[in-house]
Amino acid sequence: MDTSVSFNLAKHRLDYYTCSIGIRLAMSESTDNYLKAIFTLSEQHANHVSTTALAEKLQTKASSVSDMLKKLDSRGYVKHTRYYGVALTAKGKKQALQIVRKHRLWELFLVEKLGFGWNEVHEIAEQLEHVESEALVKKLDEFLGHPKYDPHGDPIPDAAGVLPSGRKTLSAQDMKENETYAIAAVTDDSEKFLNHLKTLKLQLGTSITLLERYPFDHSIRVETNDNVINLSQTVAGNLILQKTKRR
Amino acid sequence: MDTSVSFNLAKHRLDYYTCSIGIRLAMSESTDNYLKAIFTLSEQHANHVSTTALAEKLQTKASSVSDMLKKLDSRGYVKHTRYYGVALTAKGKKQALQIVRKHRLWELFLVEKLGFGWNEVHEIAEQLEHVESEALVKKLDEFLGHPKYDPHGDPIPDAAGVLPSGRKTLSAQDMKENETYAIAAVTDDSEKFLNHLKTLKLQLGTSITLLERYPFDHSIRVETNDNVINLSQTVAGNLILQKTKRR
DNA sequence: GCCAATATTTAGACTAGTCTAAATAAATTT
DNA sequence: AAATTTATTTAGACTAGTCTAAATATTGGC
Repeated sequence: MDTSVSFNLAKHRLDYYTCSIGIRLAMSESTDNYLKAIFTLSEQHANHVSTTALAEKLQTKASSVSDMLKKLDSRGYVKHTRYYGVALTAKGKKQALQIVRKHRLWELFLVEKLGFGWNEVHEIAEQLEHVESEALVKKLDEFLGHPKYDPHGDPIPDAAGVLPSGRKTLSAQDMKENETYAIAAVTDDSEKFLNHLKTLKLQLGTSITLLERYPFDHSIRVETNDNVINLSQTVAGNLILQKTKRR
Repeated sequence: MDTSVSFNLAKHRLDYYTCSIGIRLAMSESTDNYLKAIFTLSEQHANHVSTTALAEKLQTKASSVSDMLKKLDSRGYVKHTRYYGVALTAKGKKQALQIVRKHRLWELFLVEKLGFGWNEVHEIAEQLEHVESEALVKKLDEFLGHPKYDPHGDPIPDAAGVLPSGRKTLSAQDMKENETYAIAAVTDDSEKFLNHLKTLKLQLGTSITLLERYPFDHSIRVETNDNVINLSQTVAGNLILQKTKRR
């Protein structure tokens, strides 16, 4: 599995290797998961991520996270400042983007080729993303036609780790009354949330028009193709929207 | 990954669960690899498999194998007789067949859908086979059209672990002079061997006719579509052939 | 600015899987 | 049949990753 074992004495050379031709040798599934979690949390929130937030995200204990951050720091993937938080280094970010790339490619494969629902694929992709083969990722990407967005509307980094240059998206609190938007992505891709969207008859691409805001609980009232519904702050907050061109 | 951790006190119930609806909870990648190795070795050779043979196959030390066999025995996957050898139980065989099924389905996917050469896919499938999702295997099988043989000609067990009922195949030592056979499968699917076949211009389905046997080194002389070549005992021994219908 | 609550880190223990080296059993030679 | 070689197992140690419990740092209320 992890071929690094027999090369411990030459770790810096391995890392050089990693950087120059992109073969991953010394990373485990666990470290990959940490990097990915740090990446997504620092996208959503502040630049630095707290130990507790990571523990929550990774379903583990803060003490384990603390241990691991020390290790990742010593290997140069993150910068960890004690009692403050953690951020990815350039090297760590590159690695994280590769994992995100694999995850999103697999999700798209599962939905588009194998016929899974967008709410069923997260866990499976979570496993598939750890398969290590540059060639596989390349072929999969080709097979899918070099896609730019996954089934949840999230952008897929290219082989160099570059995200597709922007669709202009906005979050629900930036909607204007009586304007129409398409759901472009979601920020929570848990099965629970996606199932809830399904019961609301909302999916990627669904058009919604803002009718009214309720300051009391920050919920909103919107019109969809079918009907008029209220969205709680939680639901609305997890939607990423795109202004629909008027016609 | 392995959800068994929190249920240690109810292991027998887990096992019951495993048997009744086929969800695998308590197995790791490593134990899976052992079961698969025991399975393939006992197919090829005798019923019981030696510690050293396993160590060789799994690229590990005999002492590690010895430890693991004790564990697998205590969990009911194998019957291990000290200083003698190991054999799969019904439960272990069922499990092994599921892994073989996944391995071969993925290999076929890689060759047929992603365009890999049959000599490139073994290592990648080795990783993909450990992804745990009943649903995934089912969908993949459908996507590939419920195939019966993988790119190396090896039979793919069905969801119940049943191998497709027999093509009549034979090994090279059973060939008759001046009769023609098609290569139906290979017993060694290492990259080295498959590359060698490629240089000999042999692949799955290639027709060969036995011209002569050389008792000295047990090599043989055969005619293919293109030309006449000699095959060493090693090469010939790894071919599985099927009598070609005369026309 | 002190105290309590909360967040984070350390210390020490555990598991799965592996390894080396030593002990023991089986097979083979003589 | 005894001696030697080979195969296998045991004992004890190691690693990665995790955990609990205790120690330490930070933060916010007053």
